[in-house]
Amino acid sequence: MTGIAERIADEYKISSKTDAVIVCGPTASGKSDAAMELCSIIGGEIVSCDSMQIYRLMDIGTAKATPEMRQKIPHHMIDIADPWGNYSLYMYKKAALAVIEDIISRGKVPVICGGTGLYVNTLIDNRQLTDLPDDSFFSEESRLEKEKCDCLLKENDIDGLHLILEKNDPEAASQIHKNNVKRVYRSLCLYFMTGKTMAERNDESLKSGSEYSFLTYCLMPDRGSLYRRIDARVDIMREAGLFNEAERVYSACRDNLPSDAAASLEILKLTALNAIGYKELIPLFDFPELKPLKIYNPDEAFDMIKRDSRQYAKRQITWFKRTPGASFIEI
RNA sequence: GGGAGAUUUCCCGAGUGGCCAAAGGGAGCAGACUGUAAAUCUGUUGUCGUCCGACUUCCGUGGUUCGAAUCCACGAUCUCCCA
Repeated sequence: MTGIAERIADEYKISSKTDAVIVCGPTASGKSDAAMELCSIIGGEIVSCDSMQIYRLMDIGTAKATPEMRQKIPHHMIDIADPWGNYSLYMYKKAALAVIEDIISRGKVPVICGGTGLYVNTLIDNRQLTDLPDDSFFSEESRLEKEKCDCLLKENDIDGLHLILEKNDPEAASQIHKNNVKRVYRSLCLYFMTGKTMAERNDESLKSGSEYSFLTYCLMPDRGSLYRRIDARVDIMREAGLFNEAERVYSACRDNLPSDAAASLEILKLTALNAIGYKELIPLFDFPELKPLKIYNPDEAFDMIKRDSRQYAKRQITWFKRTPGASFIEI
């Protein structure tokens, strides 16, 4: 693993106009270690680009940097939200940009490190997401439009919902498969909230590129060794107490949600509880009706965690192949 | 020792004479992704050829039949029941 940080550091020193370095790659590829090492060489600070490490309490399962590591190298965009709350790409982008600006102003180098491809690309392309009446996707203003969509979601089947999108935004409908309810629904919400089609929104979002220039690297590990590393890491997480951590996270969510939501399957819709390493364990704590998932004991659950992690890594690799301006480091 | 049942493509599992390269699911592989993304979704998955197609498969061997994963015989392995 050593050598990667040095190589990136060398290239960073040569390129005079780099504002920030991006190190991305699939889970368990060793990007965090490489990024930390890079930080200590070039005087950087880590800006996490991970949709799950933002949540507090979820330390082991998201492979967060330990307090000791964070003391050595400052880490940002970690532990900034509660697992029972809402978070969005918009919030991430806004906060991350502020952090990046701050790091640069202090004469340090932001080292953006993470596996959430959507977040990485949003930073690289400087996607503009500000065309909603309010900062937040969860604002009062957009809530009404969202409720409208929720009704549509309830009243229509898959085909019906897609048909509604087709009427309002035919281009979006042609690009989103009707089975992908989540994205059909979201596209519809955004159309109602912004009054703009997906094409219009996308054009606007890419109007101006980022004001920063990035040096971007993707770690691309050999598939076989990646999968072995994932399996080994899940075993380590288990040893470190992931089971108990997941139980703590789950009960914290239950305690902090309105009682009706906490007692129903609604709670399982929380983004944080859909993180790998947690969602597989929840059926062991609650919701016997989830037993058809065939998770009856911890051994089975941890096997699922390994499998889900492998599949996730594969999806990440597919995404990262198209990272704008990236150099690929085969390891 | 006697009796009943099982054996299907990587795994689970449907299939009981032609419409079967064999449903469905899982795993694998490939892909998509522009406001909750560790999510969600798509394609593909015996071999060969570009599709039509050709070829080799359903424990093994032999048989019945125009035709068998499906029927028969023997053998192998496994499960259960009576000794």
